[in-house]
Amino acid sequence: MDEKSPSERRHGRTRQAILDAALAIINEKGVDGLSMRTLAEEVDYSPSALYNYFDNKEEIVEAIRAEGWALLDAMDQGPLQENLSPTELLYRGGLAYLKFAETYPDHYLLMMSPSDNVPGSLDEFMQWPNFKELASSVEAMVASETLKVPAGYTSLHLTFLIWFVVHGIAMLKLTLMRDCQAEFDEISAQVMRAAVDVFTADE
Amino acid sequence: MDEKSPSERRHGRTRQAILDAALAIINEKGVDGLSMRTLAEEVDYSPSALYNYFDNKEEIVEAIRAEGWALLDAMDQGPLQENLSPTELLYRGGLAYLKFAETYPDHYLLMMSPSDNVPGSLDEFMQWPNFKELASSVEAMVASETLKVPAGYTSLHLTFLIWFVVHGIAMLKLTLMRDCQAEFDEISAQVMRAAVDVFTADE
DNA sequence: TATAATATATGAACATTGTTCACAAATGAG
DNA sequence: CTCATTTGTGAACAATGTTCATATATTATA
Repeated sequence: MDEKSPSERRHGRTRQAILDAALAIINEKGVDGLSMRTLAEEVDYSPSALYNYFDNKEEIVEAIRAEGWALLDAMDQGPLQENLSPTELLYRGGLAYLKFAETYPDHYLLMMSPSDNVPGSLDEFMQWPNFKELASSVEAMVASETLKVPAGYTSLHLTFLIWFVVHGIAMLKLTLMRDCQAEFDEISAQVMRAAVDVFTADE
Repeated sequence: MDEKSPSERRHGRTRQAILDAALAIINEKGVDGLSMRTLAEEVDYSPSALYNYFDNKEEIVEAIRAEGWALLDAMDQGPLQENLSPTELLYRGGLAYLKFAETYPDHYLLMMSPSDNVPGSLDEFMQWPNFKELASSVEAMVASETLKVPAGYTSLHLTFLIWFVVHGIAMLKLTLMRDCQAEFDEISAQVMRAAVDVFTADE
């Protein structure tokens, strides 16, 4: 099926090497600090050689963006303790999401930037693995009545609400609150707890 | 006090003309599409002349960012009908915030981008007029018991929660959901309603 | 193995970028 | 009128993304 010739494997490897170097530069000097010339030097190529692996600079950035979504999809939830209240489970899920944004800030900012690879419809977006996972998780909690959804609304609304809150926190942490992340972590964790409390059925 | 000489007034006017032209370009071609040369041509100056009004390009962008915060501060809430339920009031406040992001998308994205003019501490941020206004508004609602805050938390937590939700929606609308804003507006409005319902005291 | 084809890499070149600087013209004050 | 300051210009510099002719490997074919 997916047999690859040696040359294809080499091609793939240098391609990945270019991406890794690009991410390192972005990580150090921001997306705008990424230059084809310094990137080429980093991977011991001439600038023009890079164009054998990517059509242009934007495609390199786009590849890193895609890498970010893959990383989020493969995110390790850590040791999932069974004996946790649904409240605690939801809370930790949110923290894990925030941890991702903290661990891969450049990836996250790229993922959440205006680009050409954006879903063309809401339905299309709701097919993305990352969202489906969250949605089914919330749905299960609602079905088992560990999570209560306000009358007149669906578990989908709750899914979006959770995402809105956590995404809002993540973005602020990486942008406006960039210079006071520690303080902000504290208050946002408390806010998340409060929100989770309100939407859990046990009281 | 703030008497200005004619030359100072002229200086200020061309400065503003430059900013207006810069915003128009940004509005059309994005922040990265802003070039000192095309900007200069737009305002009928030579590129080097711009440096009599701004130290560099970044300062122009920074000025537009500041303009955005001022615009948000001066945002017209529209005809504030008295005979509205607190639920409805809160909901419409959120809608107004989203409307701002929709009306000034470039301003909003700039305001919420990593920059050097970011608050150095959470306390400093909480002094910003925009936040204080929201905070005192929420506080008043809590005091009059039209808004209920979960046990163990403060009205400050509720303020942040509201902001997180609305900011999360606004950012998604301008980035990931850029190509399906209409659909996204619908679901996010419903989610806002649901959230407001949960936190209002009347049931 | 010899030959043709393709993949890989380079350096020179181009247009465009932000910015600086020497210099000229206009404006303002004494 | 004179001198200093403000305002504006054009040439120049270094750095950017990208292209292209060209050269060298690598691979496939006969």
